[in-house]
Amino acid sequence: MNENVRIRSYHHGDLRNALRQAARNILEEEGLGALTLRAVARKAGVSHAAPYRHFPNHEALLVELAMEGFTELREEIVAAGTGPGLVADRVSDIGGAYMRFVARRPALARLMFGAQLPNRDSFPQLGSAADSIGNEIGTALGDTALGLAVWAAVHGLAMLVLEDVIDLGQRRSGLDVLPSRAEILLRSLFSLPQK
Amino acid sequence: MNENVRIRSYHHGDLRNALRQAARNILEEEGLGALTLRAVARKAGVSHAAPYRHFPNHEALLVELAMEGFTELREEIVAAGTGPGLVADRVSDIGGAYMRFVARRPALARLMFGAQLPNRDSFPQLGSAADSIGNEIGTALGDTALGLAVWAAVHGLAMLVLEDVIDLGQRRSGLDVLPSRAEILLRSLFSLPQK
DNA sequence: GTACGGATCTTGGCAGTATCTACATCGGTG
DNA sequence: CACCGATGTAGATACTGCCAAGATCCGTAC
Repeated sequence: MNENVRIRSYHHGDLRNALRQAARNILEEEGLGALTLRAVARKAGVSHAAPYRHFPNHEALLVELAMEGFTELREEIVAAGTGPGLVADRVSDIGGAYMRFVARRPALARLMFGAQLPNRDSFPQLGSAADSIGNEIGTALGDTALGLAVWAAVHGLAMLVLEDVIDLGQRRSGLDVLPSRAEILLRSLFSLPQK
Repeated sequence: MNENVRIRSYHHGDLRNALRQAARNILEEEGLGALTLRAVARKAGVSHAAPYRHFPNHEALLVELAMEGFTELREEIVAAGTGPGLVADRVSDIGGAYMRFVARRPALARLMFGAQLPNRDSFPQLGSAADSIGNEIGTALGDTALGLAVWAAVHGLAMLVLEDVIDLGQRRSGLDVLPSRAEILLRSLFSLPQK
């Protein structure tokens, strides 16, 4: 009945959320490769099989985290795309928001856009969450085709830097300069004047 | 002294190449997740530890395959970008070549552009191979900044479809229609008339 | 020709992982 | 207040990457 759930008893009381939080921490601090079910269980202080009472398998936990990521990304795109400016400016605003998300949560972005997740057919909720990203970009720009073009360009630059395929400058990881480079890229692509 | 190496003896004779071929087959037929060292060894008909005589670890085998992929992709980009046409047409030619590569070797593309490979700092050869992709696109188009923009747009569309984030039509996997969609995208992005 | 040394391959083992089954414990309900 | 389903634990299986020790073979020096 109270918010402060007991801990250290046989039954955890709020293990599902504890597991999600532990998983988020591991993902951010140690990366996607360290995100094993057993590591999550250890971090939550439960036995190695306890997570199976709340997630049918490893994949389901990854889906849960990815879904949160898509929700968060969608909100930031909406916030960036509802300004009163010209459509042309929203292109770079949305692109910047996308890049800032990837730069702030690189491991989560890897999970969301990598090959670790199940097929969109076998997990329709994931497909819908991903679709909503495209829809928000399209409606913010008032043009579905333009939205896809912007999404592809922004996503491509983000992935090339995130996966270390290209090296933007000598900064720590290239992620630091990603948002500003994104703006340059988009203004170049869509023939807008550079600021 | 002859090309037909003996097989079925204690020493294989050409195990390194046999392992690479087995790895390529597994990657294409069963996907990146099935590409374990032990599976490669089984397919090559040797014991589970034999691959360690030719590759220091699992990662090194992945790097080898990825390097081949980058070489192949670079060649196709060069071939598509050396035509006598206008620069504007080369944009869609190169984009189409990139998309056809991804559509033809989806699992290899996942490996090349995914998170399974080591850092470009810890494996400089990989970084160089990736750089050469960007360089070829840039020189074919005669403009480094334009090359990066085209690369990002094409790569982004390819990855969104490859990783099942967006769904291009109702075809088998979306990969089928990728090349034609790429052309539409690029002509839209760069304000070229649609064919 | 032959003994040897190094390269190659096998066997066996360790640690870590996902997943399953059987069992222990607890909390809410009849 | 007893019981029953939900939750957590312990243990086992089948994988994986990787390492160590031994077996085999090939080319080379003598």
